[in-house]
Amino acid sequence: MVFKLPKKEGFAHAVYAKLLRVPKGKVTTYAALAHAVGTRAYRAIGQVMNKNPYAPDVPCHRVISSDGNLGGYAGGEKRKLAMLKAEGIVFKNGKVEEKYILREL
DNA sequence: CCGTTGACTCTTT
DNA sequence: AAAAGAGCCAACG
Repeated sequence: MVFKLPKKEGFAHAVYAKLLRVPKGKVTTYAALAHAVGTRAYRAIGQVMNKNPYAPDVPCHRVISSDGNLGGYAGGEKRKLAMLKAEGIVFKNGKVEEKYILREL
């Protein structure tokens, strides 16, 4: 058992669930997550991630912007970059290669 | 309930 | 190519 997600958070829960579906070594975008939960609240996704009550349990560092840019990170973008590299992600000019980005979940 | 904010994205200049 | 504007949705005060 890795991590049990409380099933009452609604929107947030949906986002976290999708994010947990992202395999290691890959990343996703806020847009993909939003689309996966059936909403266009790209920004709301970011807010939930920032508040992220499930901090280390939810790999929020695997979420980047649509342009392949890191986007943001509550602990610092440098930190996020390091974690992604540790996951096996290869960066090109400070951006994630398209092949690592899951545009759809 | 209304207004502001935000780890976004797309379109237009 | 880079910058600015508009649009979108949920959480908070």
